Amino acid sequence: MVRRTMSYALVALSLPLRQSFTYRVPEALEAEARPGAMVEVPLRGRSVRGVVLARVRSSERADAQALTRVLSPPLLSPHLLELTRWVADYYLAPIGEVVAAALPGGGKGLAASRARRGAREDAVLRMALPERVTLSPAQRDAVREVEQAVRAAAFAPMLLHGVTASGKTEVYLRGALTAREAGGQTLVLVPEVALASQVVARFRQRFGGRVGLLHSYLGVGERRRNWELARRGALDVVVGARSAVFAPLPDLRLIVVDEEHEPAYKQSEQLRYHGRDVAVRRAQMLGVPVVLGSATPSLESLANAARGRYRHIQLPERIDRRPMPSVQVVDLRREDAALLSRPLRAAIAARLERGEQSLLWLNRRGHTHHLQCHACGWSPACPDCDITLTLHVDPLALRCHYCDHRAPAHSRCPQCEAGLQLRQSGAGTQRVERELARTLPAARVLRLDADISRDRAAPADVLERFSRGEADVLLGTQMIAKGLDFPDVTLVGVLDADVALHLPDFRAAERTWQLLVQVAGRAGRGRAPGEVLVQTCTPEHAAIAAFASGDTPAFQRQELAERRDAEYPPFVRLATLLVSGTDAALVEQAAVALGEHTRAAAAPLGVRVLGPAPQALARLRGRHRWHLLLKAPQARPLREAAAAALEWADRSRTLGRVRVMADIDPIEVL
DNA sequence: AGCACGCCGACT
DNA sequence: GTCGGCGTGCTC
Repeated sequence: MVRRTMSYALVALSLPLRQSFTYRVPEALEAEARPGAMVEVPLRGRSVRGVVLARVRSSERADAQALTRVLSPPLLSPHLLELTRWVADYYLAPIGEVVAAALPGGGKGLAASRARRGAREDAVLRMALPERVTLSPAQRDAVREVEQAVRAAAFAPMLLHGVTASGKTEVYLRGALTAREAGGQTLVLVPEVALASQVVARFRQRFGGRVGLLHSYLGVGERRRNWELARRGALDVVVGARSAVFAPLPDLRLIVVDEEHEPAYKQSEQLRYHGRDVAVRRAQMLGVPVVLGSATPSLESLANAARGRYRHIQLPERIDRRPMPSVQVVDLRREDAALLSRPLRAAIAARLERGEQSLLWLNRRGHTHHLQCHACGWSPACPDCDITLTLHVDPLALRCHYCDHRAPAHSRCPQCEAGLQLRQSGAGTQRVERELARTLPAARVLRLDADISRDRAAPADVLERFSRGEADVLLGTQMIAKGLDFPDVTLVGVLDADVALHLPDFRAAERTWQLLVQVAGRAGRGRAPGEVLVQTCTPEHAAIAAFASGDTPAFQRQELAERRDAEYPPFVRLATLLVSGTDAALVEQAAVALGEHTRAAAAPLGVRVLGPAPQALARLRGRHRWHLLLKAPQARPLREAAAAALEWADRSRTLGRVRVMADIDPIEVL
């Protein structure tokens, strides 16, 4: 092939392709078309936008066309270009999509971005803020370590392992102040937007206005403005969710990843990158410290700490010597009321008398998880997804929790002769709300779940009313499990600790334990001590027993031993290949073919391939889903095997109308 | 992702 | 006889 010597630009286009495009740079644009600049290029006769990744002197592409215009000066620094390149390579993701994620507005104009639902941030912002600045001894040690690391200006990963209400945020703040003294900035990642505004409020107390928020729920204008301020060095601190890991900061000196164990850091669709892991990589590239904070660190981070790769800093006590809440386990097998057991009702009633508040947590929305006919076993199911429909009231309907398909609610079985009343199993928040009204009519109850959040302003309103003491009980799902700080809450009731326990995922026990510790952490944050009451049918399960006894190290040892035996992280690295399509037979056939080829390619790399098998949710939104699981001791061969599989799938004609995706370091293996 | 090219049903 | 259905293939 002819090798042309001229001036070329490698350009990332917003296409779902894991490759860049080569364009010739006309002489007039030589100076302007620098790496990081946004450019306009011809593609198939039309004109599209892209970002220059690099300039090269020669290209083997004879068909390279000239780029037409330079639309902006460099938006991404060489460092951010290097980071996006790393993310695209490591996660086998389309470079254009990664670049789009690194631009404000998710690269609107470069890539299509979808509108998202509102958050609960406003209420949290208006909540009481602690004004305390005296440090506990453990905090003082932690602060010293972080400050030293910031001054040393070298890569230093640290695991800040502090119980709930131990004052981790104060440690982040001191680190950020040190970074500012040196003229640099701090990036603070939080797992979800709702927590971001709370953290922002804390930082603004100390930093004033030079604190910016970056996340996808902000309006395009505000996000662009904050992004621009950050890039010019006009902000000392940027707080944001996952995609803020790409925030442009000219002299970044400290990265903080709060609640590092949270699965929300791993994007589960489209671009599957892990915000925490990218943050660590960014810190390494820049040569700066990174603090991973959590009350319930992931086993991966604990393993890194044990191996000496991360410095392990502990905050074993709550601030102001406040006691950890006491824990009581209620064995539902011995109770007649499975929803609100007698001890739980008594505990709530006691709070009502004392004018204290209770938080009730149930990881399931709706009224009834599913209906089933006693006679023939029939259950109403979603026509597009392989799951049963959940019964909702107000308005009364059966709904799919994956695709939101709706159907009229049956009361009698339409399938069999008997036409029996359908049996209800698995209570959701709506049913608990009704049950509370019946058994504790004096209690003023507020509910907060995804159904309430459909209205953008509603969550903020609910939280604010609860914080003003307008209700005695806050009943909710995930949304109330973490981060919230209500000093008058002295009781946390976990209505069903078993919901997440039996998922067919190797992290189910770890996840359950983490959720219990986190939700328990909402109790007793004020002057009065807290109590946690856990309802379960399996009090003997390791995750629940460990939570009840508070013996965290024992749980982690046992969990690690099981992971070692079963060959799961942190002892091996994982990747999955996801095969999906609308034609069941075609998907299966493609998965089998992909399995054969992947196995052949993986064997010499020392990578084991399991499957293919249908995913636990074998059909979602009308698409049939299969997967392959790849395991290897090291990340590199694993990625090579996954990359080879994807390339084969790209080339393969037999795959036809089937989509193949890779998930590196998957957070769920269902 | 778009957008064109390409072979099979109901219309002026 | 055409208009158009969306299956499939490619984009520097």
